[in-house]
Amino acid sequence: MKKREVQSSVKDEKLVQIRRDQMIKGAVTLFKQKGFHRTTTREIAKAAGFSIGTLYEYIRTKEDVLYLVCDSIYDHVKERLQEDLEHKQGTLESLKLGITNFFHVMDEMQSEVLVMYQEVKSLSKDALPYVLKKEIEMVGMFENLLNKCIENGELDLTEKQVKIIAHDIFVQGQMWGFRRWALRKLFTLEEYIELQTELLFKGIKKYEMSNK
Amino acid sequence: MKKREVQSSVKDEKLVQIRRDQMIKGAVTLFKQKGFHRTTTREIAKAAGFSIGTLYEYIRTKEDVLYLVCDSIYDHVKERLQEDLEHKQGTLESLKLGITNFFHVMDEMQSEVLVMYQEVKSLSKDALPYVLKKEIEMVGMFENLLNKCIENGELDLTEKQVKIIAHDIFVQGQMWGFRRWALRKLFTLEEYIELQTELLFKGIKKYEMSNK
Amino acid sequence: MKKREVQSSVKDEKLVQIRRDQMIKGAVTLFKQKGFHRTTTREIAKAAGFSIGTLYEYIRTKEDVLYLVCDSIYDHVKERLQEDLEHKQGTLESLKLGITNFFHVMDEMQSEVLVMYQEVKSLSKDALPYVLKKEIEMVGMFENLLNKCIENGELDLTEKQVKIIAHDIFVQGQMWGFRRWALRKLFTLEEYIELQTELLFKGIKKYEMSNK
Amino acid sequence: MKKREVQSSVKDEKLVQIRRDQMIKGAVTLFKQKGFHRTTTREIAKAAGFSIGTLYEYIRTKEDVLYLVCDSIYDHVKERLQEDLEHKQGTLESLKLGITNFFHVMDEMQSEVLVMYQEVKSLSKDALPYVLKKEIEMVGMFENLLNKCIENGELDLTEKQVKIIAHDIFVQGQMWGFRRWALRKLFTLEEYIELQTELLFKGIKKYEMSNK
DNA sequence: AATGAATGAGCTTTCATTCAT
DNA sequence: GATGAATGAAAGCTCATTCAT
Repeated sequence: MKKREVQSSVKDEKLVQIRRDQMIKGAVTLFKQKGFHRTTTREIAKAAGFSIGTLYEYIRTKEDVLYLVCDSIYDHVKERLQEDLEHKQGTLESLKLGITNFFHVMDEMQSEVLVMYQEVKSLSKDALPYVLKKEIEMVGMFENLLNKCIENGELDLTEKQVKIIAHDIFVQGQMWGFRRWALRKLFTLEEYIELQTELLFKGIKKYEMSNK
Repeated sequence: MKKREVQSSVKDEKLVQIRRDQMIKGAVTLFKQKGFHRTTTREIAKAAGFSIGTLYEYIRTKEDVLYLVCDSIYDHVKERLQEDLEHKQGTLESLKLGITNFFHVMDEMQSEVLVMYQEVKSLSKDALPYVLKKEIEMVGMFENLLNKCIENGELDLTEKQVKIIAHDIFVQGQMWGFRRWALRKLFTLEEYIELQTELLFKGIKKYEMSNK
Repeated sequence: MKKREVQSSVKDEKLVQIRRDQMIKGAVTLFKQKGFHRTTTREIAKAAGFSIGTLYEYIRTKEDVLYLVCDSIYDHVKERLQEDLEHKQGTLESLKLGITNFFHVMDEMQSEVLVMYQEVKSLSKDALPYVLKKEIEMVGMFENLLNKCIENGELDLTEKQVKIIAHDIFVQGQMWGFRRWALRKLFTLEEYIELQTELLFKGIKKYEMSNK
Repeated sequence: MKKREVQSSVKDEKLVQIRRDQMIKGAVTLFKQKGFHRTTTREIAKAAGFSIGTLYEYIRTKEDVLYLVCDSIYDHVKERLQEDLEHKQGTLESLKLGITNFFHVMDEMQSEVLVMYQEVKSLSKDALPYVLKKEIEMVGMFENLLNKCIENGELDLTEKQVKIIAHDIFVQGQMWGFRRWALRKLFTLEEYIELQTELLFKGIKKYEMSNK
């Protein structure tokens, strides 16, 4: 999918990248504290370390900042996940590793993800589908892991089962970030991962047996 | 937990209730369409059928409206759930019924729930804990169902397992409302319920067996 | 032609009229001094005697103020003209009276007219035709006076001649307002009127004679 | 009258001339479309074919561009007129030729002239008198033509009559450019010239006769 | 001489809230 | 108790101008 371009009046691509990184970093901090709507463009500029005029040299509307933030978060999450998932695919071990990694990423990027989920709907009709597509891609990564296990004979699941389990994993990961105010009181991250995977694997293996 | 009071300059309690109901009804419709921040108090007043001056006779700040809306949504959801859960508790059937009902409620109240989750963070430090408490109560309802089954000898789960399963059910329900843009393409509500409960029950029963 | 409506959030028509009159009065003064573009909405509000918020209760955009100003100027000019033109039409006297009155009005409303001519093109595609129509109506008033004289046998002009003479009169009137920086040094208003009408009447009568 | 200087930090006079010509050409196009105020300096620079930094090497303020544009338009008009008026002065023919030429120039340069008249007031107190002087010079050209005819015995007019007729001719010329939205529907340029000169000459000759 | 990134004052417009009627 | 006109702080965004390269 082609990157959705955000217009900039500055030509130097390198500089655009630098400034936008500053902008995103500042914006995420602010959005975490007060949300997108309560954050002003002036505050974003200040947090990024430049003037309001300069901010608008690199974006066209405030919403562009939100899009850039969402886009950057997805890219980071995806990158972090792909790092770990390249080796030994097709085993239940690799599946568990994938889940563990994902939950860790969600823990680390908790507030970024929180920001994204609470502000996504403020994106315009233009930017929204692009962001949703990215999410589907991420769910797709878990589908891949599951399908590899099926090909490898380690699991036996219907297509729909694969789909729903991938969604469940994804949502459980987000849940750790989203609902940490409740979950942190009950479990450590390690406990959470252990309990969720145990529950999942028992559910999965049971399928496997019952389909034999 | 004592209801968090929202100040009103009108004394007649009955009238306050009537006006607030009008207000909430109008506000929910608007929040669904454009979110809390993009909805103006004037619009809320108009949708409620009275003037902006009157609106402010029944609340003190715009945020009060949000609180009232969230509160009312929770009450509705809870009420709908309790309707169905009063009978034949302690059986796996009743648990499945509880889940099924919850998922249906989430389907029906999808946009209300969406509104709530995306706007909760706009609540003041004052109102937030009250709303979160309500959510814990709802998760607690699933814990209850599970514990009844354990007392009844139908399940054998640790306390932590109960907690996490209750959360999972709750989040899977929300997920149907939240991520319906993705899920609707893959499953009908009935399929979704069937797949999720099947997966859950296999996971649970396995526990049961392995603990024997 | 139906009045082009300018939206107001205030319902009380009487009040709208009062506030808009204040607004127009203030705006004309400012536009005279600095033109439309260099005048800020805050200045307009202040000159009108109310707050910026109140200003925007009675208009929707800054351009609305310009439209209101133009509209009001035309109405005043037209009203002033019609006052005098009701009696003894069809004589050369009445024509001369009409011209004299028009030139006097242009003298009195000099700066208003100047404002209008320099800012009209800032009107949106929406408002412009409405204003131009008003101008054509005013030229039409001189065509009427001329045609009445023709019907009365006092003049003998072709249709095209009537058109161009009406335009000439109109433009000569404006010219007194427009170019007063140059004309005032050369003539008094009375002299100007005398010279222009003398020149015109000789031109007209000559036609009359040559067509006989 | 000494040219009003516009400061430039570039020393090379030749280059200054080149760059300013590019600038004026671009600016006129833009001013025609959107007026002086709605045109940005960036757009002017771009239309001129160089950067915003370079633009400011050749002017000091945006207003300088307007001045340069007005100045250039006047020069063009004047030049075009003088071309034609050098020969056979002092006859009514030459007067008619002068008028005809002027009206043609006004037709050709219609939008430039329109720009000038609508934006002149945006000139600073400093530049304005200089531009107005130019206009007086142009009116003066018609005074000259008339006076030549008087010297030649072809006309017999008072000084004031000469002045007002020169103004009338000038304004009628502008009117063709200014009010072309109305006039074009009624007359071709040739018709317009014919009607106006016929009317004028009859008025003038009548004077002539009546003064005998 | 040419460039264009940076600046920030200043613009138009919105909207939660108040208060006289 | 109901109304809605008035308020003004504050928002998003623009653009003439500067200056280091």
